[in-house]
Amino acid sequence: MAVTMRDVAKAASVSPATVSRALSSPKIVNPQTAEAVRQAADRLGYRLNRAARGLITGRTSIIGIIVPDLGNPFFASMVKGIQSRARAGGYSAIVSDSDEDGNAEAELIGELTGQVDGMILCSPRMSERDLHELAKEIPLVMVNRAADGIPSVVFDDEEGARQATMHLRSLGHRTLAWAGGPEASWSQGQRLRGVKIAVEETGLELLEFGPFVPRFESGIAAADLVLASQATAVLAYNDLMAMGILRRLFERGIAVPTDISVVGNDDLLFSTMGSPTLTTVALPIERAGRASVDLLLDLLTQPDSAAQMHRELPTSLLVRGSTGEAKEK
Amino acid sequence: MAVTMRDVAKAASVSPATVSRALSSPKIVNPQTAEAVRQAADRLGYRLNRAARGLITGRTSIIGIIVPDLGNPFFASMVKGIQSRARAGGYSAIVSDSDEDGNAEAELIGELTGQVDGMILCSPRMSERDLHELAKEIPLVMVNRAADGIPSVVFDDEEGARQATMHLRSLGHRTLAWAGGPEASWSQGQRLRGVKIAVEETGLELLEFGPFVPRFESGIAAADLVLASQATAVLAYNDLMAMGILRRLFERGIAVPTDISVVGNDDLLFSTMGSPTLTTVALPIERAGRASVDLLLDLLTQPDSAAQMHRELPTSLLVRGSTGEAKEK
DNA sequence: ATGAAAGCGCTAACAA
DNA sequence: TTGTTAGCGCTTTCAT
Repeated sequence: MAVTMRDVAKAASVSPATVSRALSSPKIVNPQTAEAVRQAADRLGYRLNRAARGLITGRTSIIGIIVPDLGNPFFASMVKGIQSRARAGGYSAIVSDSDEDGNAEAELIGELTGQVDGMILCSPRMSERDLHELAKEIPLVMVNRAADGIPSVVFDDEEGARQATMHLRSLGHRTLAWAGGPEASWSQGQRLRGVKIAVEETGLELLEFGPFVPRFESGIAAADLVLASQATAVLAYNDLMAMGILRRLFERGIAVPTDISVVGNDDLLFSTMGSPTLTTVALPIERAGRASVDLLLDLLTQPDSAAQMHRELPTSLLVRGSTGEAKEK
Repeated sequence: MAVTMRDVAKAASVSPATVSRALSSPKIVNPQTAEAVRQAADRLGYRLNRAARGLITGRTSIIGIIVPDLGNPFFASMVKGIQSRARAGGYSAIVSDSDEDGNAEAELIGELTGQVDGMILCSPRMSERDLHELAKEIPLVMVNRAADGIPSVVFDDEEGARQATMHLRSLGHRTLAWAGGPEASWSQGQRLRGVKIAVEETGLELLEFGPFVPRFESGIAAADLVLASQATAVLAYNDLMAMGILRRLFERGIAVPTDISVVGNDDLLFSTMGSPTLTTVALPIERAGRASVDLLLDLLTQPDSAAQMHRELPTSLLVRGSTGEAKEK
């Protein structure tokens, strides 16, 4: 079997209790004893058994992550951020993929309960009521969704969309199309609101299309709708859709940005890879992941202050090749 | 505190041991007792404490995953596959990102040891010697890398590359360029070998460029080298590089596939999004993830037969817009 | 500052 | 088929 604290204790001629203290709270033991213990542990190749510790402390040092789809680069980046920050804080991260299914989400949360100290829900699809129920059971942080009383990290989607809209206006566009994402998406609401604010402020005309499943294929469909309209520019809910729009425009022989301008959202890796490159609203995705861990760890130490725990991260417009001056129409 | 087996036992008027049996091996208890126990557990909202079970069984029901970079869609898909299969098998998955650093890999493995029943190493960067050492300590399965005596799941990279090469030949190409990935990459060796086999078989000429860090930016550099050569087609180590090549060719006004043909590898999501779409070798990435879990679970039950555990998954050429007939040069 | 002892929740012998 | 008992490896009172 593996080396236990008893073994280390014997080797260092101290009691198991002292080993425990020397290893987890070195300050409360004699420095020399601590050093001796540490050396003995090293020499024997001792490894703490977390399960045993967890049994008594009631903590697992594991956090759970639930994402709708790991295959989506947006969530993969988020998990990357979460994982790295969790590790830095002495936690491991268990990741679960709900396959975009709200019911599966609830199930996963159930399975994770008891196995983790807290959970991070990325863009959860479930109802707000269920969310509130769960938040009572187990420490919970959401990313990309806000709800009263549940700690969350969100992006300033509204401002990003507003800036994108102003950008188009400054290029002379007067009629804009919005290719929208799912109605249930919190960020869809925020982004559309940002667009509307700018539109009203400046007297632009806005044409709304959607809701769409936020995929590449939806962009293809959206493009035709936009083309049939008077819009000279289109704002897409996300980069995936924007890429689809770009592709369909290319197929139909429409030049971007000469004939029409396109703006995405998310700044996914490949938005810079196409031709033209995609003007988009960049989100600090990994950072959001890290921030969510910070919130969760705070929550674990002061479970009361959950209600005030909200972080909003800035977004920024990246102007690239897919937007240009408006064409007379 | 949470509901324990004692509570359930009391409620069902049986001993804790019976509760344990009724819940984990219902066959060995009286069906009626089992049912009674199950109901009591349900009623009280009982949840098994895995840490406590693990303490005595020596198993955690958790597997560890180590990937070089979660931000890379290739690995994200793999983790998705691993996670889903693990869950189906009653396991949770802890994921760790090494940030492409071989040393960090070793460290992560150390941290995970004791916390997981076994580990899956995705495209491990560490030396084969270290790998062999580790494989003695803890059940281990590799993906995208092969080594004697360590269970592994790999793709038939050689065949994929061979087919891609034959495809180019059938389009009349006579001089091919290879834009290579990292020397240390196992799959780089396999793919290049596949190309060489086809080249020798058919009397083509092969120009080798590289090694490159397998990124989009490297493709940009590679494109210029290829253009300066006699090659009418280029095979890239992976899709990321192929996309970079495509982009640079576009910038330099070279038409694809009219002037030059490009082939990638991996079939990442966005290889179908550009213009032209990318001809590439598709890999069943998620499936590889699932297969690796199968191997690992087998390994956990029969630790001896590790040496024979190898799976090779088929690759398939997907011809799309970036390859066409050779141009006279 | 350190040791002795108890016990976290569960499972596995062994008895009955 | 079921209960009793012991103990997994660790932390934490309570003494010393």
